[in-house]
Amino acid sequence: MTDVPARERLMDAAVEAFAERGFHATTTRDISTRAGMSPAALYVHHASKEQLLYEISSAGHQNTRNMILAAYASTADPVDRLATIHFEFSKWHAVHSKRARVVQYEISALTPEHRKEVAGYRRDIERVYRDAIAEGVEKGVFEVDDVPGTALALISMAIDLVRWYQPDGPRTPDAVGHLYADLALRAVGATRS
Amino acid sequence: MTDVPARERLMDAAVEAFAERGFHATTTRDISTRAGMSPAALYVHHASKEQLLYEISSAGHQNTRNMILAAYASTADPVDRLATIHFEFSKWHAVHSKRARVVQYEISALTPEHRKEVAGYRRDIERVYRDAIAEGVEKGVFEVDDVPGTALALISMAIDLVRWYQPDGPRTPDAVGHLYADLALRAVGATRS
DNA sequence: GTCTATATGAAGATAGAC
DNA sequence: GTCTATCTTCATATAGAC
Repeated sequence: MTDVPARERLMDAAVEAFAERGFHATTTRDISTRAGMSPAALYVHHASKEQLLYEISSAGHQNTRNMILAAYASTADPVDRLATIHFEFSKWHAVHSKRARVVQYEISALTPEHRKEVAGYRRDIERVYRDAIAEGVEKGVFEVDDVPGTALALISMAIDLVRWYQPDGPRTPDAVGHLYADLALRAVGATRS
Repeated sequence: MTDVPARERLMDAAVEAFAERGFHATTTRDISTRAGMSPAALYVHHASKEQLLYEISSAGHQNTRNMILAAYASTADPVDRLATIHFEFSKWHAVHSKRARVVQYEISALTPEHRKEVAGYRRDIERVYRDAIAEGVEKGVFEVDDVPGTALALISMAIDLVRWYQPDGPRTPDAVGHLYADLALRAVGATRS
């Protein structure tokens, strides 16, 4: 039935545990037990607890960065572009709310080198938002005073989903994505076409 | 010079430490050392590390709840009301970004009883936002499809400030408050008066 | 690659002197 | 109310058998 390799089972177990209790409150015993293994088995597949976090964090950051870069490239219309970016980014945080919680909230537990790497991905994401908004302003379809500040506010809205979104709650990830995309267009004063 | 009681010095030190490293990564030695005391001194003034967190969390939650209840009561105009609520709430998270980080992100480290208490304060805050938006819709000055969802999105925007706001960054707390209040009015489709 | 057993270190909290 | 010293527990990670 379950043919998932031990290495992945451990990563999934770590996501669950880190999301529920946080990195520092999670024990390696908890992770290995959730994966159905002894405490020692973890170290056959992952060098350390931090390494496990890094793998989760790095993959998640690359995922989201690539996703919104693709959203950016998918259209040249500023309204469609911002809506698509924010729809995808918000929806991802709803669909993967547990994983995203680890990705977004456990950065300080990474080693300085690993933290530096993910900081780069985060800068990319912020730049995509800023560019998408700035272009709409330039083309006269958005009206925004503080472009970087508005970009951060939109990113905040999506990221903070991981703090409260419940898969069994009243909103589907799609519904959240559409609501948030609409809020983004309102936030930039988009002229409807 | 410094006439701050030991009890408060420890609370301030705990805020700093919890904000920088998180509750679980913070040691009681770290807290007492920051307050200029021995590890044992902490327990003269606070029953446990969790109790210290609870005192910080409870006070912060009551603070913000009372603040936005006052903002709600300060005017009956829906536009002014939502703008004031969101200005105050956002500004608070910028001014007290360290303390707010502890208040917002360490809830899961509280005991179930303490967590239950602060959950009540949080419900109050969400209700104020929902009511403020719903009234604007009823009076025909706001246009919102999903009132609770929009309320959560605005709260998210403000709370997420604690993840990135830097006191020495380009924006003053007042500037953030004004920007966010403006974004809130746009988000609800407010008709300018 | 999995296990049992354990080395090693550090954390929360307390004892008891001053 | 502060200190030094320490108890006790538990965590990460490793050793070595199978």
